[in-house]
Amino acid sequence: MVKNQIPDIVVGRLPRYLQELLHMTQKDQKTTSSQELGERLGISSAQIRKDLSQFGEFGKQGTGYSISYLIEQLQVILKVDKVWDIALIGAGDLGHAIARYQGFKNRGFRVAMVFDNDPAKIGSSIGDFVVQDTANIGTLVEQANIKVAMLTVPVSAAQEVAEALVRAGVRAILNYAPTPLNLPEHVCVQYIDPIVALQHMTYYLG
Amino acid sequence: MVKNQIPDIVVGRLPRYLQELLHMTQKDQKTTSSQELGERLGISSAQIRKDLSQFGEFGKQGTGYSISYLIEQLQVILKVDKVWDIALIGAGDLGHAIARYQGFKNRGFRVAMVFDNDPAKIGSSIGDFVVQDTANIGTLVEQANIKVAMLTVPVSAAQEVAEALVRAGVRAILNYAPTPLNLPEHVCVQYIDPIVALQHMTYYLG
DNA sequence: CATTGTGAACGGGTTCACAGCA
DNA sequence: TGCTGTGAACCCGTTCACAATG
Repeated sequence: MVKNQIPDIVVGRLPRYLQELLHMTQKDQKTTSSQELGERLGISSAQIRKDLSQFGEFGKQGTGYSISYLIEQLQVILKVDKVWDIALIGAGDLGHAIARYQGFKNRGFRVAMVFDNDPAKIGSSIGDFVVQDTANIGTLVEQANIKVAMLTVPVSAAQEVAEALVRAGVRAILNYAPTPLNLPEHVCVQYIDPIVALQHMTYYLG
Repeated sequence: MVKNQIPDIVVGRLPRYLQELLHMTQKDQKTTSSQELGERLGISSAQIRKDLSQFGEFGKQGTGYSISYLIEQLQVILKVDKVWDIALIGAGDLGHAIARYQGFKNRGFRVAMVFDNDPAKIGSSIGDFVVQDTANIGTLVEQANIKVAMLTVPVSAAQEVAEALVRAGVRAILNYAPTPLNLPEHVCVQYIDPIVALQHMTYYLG
């Protein structure tokens, strides 16, 4: 996750802007302002204007932003103006849920392959997928030119699987296993751990 | 999510420290240093020392930190030295996966109730739970004195359900629905949206 | 007249560097 | 000697406030 010019924290807010803008179009709204968008997201209008100004001038004084235009621009910036194939590793309960989730496609992603190392699961079907053997990640992921992966394996397998994915050319990993991954600089990693989020909140509870 | 003294961003790191310390005990490690912990988490040692010093003096010069003692202290700080009951709303694929997840208990949480508004699901069993009618959140959550909830409902239902939870006394909500929630100041909200995390990463992909 | 884009001011989180101590 | 705890320095993200403009 190398930073060049733009702060990583700014990049991290763009997907939320994009998401809320999509909600607006679904309600046939055509334009919005930094103030309106900010109120919905709990972010100051100045911050939104500043963030967007890092990438160009997308608004008009007096009238605000064209929602459809801003969506297009954000999709280009975030490189989701195309659909990324995802390799999903781990066909447990969570893997099942993700494999069957219908919300990826119109936001720039598509689960393309599902892997597991359990012989009982390999060859079985999940949604539209046949579960592949984790041992074949190297060849299959590389051949399919997949650059993005999601990890829903046990902690004990996470590091090893992640390394195999990187060797196969994966450059971005979303890790659901509650453990940090040690990977080369050039690989992006994000973590999703509901318990970390819950513990963050319980701190504030009387 | 009101801040008093300690920066929210510091609080957000503590669960990660706790998680990694638990990994260390599982490998029978007894002590660690800010440097070792930092290397594992990709955080500077100075930051870890500074963060911990906000809450007290837990280490010893020359030897570092007693892992078991630091775990105890962090559990108290984060209020996970007890087990919180959680209400889970939404018995879809993701709700199923969460209801059956075995990783909550030894980190301070326990799913206690599962709700859905689909008549076909109400009364059915998920793991050890009988799915309750969302309409009864008010009474059941209040009676059980539940303060923490997880939302795995469609976007269209999220705001309404969240408000019902707050009326029933819930003070912390982990929202998996890809939409922001508008709730009173005193309620903590955290969001988990894999697509936001994925789009954050694709920005950096060539 | 409403709203953007932005330089400047501000604030606060991170890093530094070292005294202090086991 | 090794490592913590911490004031001070630094850095960087946020907010402010206003000129510019459709």
